[in-house]
Amino acid sequence: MSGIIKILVVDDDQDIIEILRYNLTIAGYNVKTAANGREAIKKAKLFSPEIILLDVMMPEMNGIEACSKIKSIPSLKETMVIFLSARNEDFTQIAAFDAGGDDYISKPVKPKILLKKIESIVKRIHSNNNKHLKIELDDITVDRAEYIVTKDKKVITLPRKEFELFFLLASKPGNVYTRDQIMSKVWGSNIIVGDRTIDVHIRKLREKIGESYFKTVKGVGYKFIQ
Amino acid sequence: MSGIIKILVVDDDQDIIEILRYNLTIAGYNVKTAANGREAIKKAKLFSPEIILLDVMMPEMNGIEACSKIKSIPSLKETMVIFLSARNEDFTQIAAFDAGGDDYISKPVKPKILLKKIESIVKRIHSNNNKHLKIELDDITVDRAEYIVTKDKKVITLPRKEFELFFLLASKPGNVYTRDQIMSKVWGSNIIVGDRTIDVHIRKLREKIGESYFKTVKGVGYKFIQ
DNA sequence: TATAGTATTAATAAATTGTTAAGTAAAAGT
DNA sequence: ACTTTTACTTAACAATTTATTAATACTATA
Repeated sequence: MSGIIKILVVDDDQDIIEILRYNLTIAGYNVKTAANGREAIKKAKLFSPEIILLDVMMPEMNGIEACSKIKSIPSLKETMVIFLSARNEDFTQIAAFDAGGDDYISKPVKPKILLKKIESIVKRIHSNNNKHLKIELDDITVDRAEYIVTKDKKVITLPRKEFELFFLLASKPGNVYTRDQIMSKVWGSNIIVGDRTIDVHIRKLREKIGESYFKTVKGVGYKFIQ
Repeated sequence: MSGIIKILVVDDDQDIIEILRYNLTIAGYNVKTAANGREAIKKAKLFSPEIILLDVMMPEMNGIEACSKIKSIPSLKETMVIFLSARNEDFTQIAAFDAGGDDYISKPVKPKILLKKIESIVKRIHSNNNKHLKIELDDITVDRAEYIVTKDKKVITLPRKEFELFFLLASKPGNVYTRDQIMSKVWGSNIIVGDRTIDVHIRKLREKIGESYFKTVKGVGYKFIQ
């Protein structure tokens, strides 16, 4: 992936499309648009955008559904989906993240905020590609390039699943990840494993990293805390 | 929409029908079946299922065509259609999504995967609630992402039901929520629990957050006040 | 004060997670 | 290719936490 970043803007409101198109084009992005979820999927397949801005409320097919479908298409798995939604709409941010959404902007969209978000996502994409994505916390670092975790300067190696799980949790300290989210991000949405698999992996992380870092939120999921 | 989820299974292969019927019935769903697209449309109209499992390859009328027709019937617009097909080729999936399909499972269908998918769709159907992520008041914040309540900068963790109840009340300070509203938003419309359950949860919130924040409106419900 | 609605508590049920050990599957060595 | 090692998953059951009920006491108000 290189060259100009491609962004697909999906909204049923033509005015919003134009505002976004204008701002993004000015900022140097390659912009295409779609008016509903179904069209979005079709165009996404052809256009292979790095980023999709996806309105939640649309006729034909809503954004949550569209996102689920997009994320289930192998060639678009790496595409970053940013949801756009008015605050008091029926669909939830939770649902958005469960569907595989990567970020969320509430309407009205302020160009500055949008561009900043896009920029940070572009950065994320680039660093992902360079395999230099690294999480650095006070005493712990997680280095995806080397598949290595260090704690107090000491190296801890983790097997793949444990690493992915830890990486996910550590990527947003404090944030609760539901079992569903963990399942779909670490194992993938089409793989079915037993109920206790996540627990066992958490257990191993607790063993290797330390009990206190992993908090169970019963009935919800797990979070990493510093 | 409430009560037992209805699923229409459509396949020309009687063996597959029986396997699916068996698994879905065991799992507690209300299952009806049809052997081809035409029959599917007829039965869908009468049965109004929440979910339709639709084989792609069938005599009389194939699944793609049937799906298009089903989605064009107003009363069935919200129905989730999951395609079943032996073919895993891309064009089939494209056609399936173009026809308004909501998901896709390739044959042979593994019961576990099927049930998991159904479950997640049911969850999606049920979760059309309005939940933002964070409520910030003068001295109290409720953060759904972290599943945490803070009061005067001190963290209070609440079990799920208590959290959901508090989140609901705090989302509109001063607003009275009736017991019915609380019941359906926190517990769900098809769950039946005793009369005192809400009281007990309110009690626990009063204990943990403070008596003064929760006002009983006799004969009506409760409200959160700052 | 009668009463309908609400509070409180403790006991019990239900749901969820934790743990261990053992069985598979995958990867690495030889 | 064969063996060894490591990773992953499952199953059984223990432990814990949360949710609900049941019994009883309270309270505002008609």
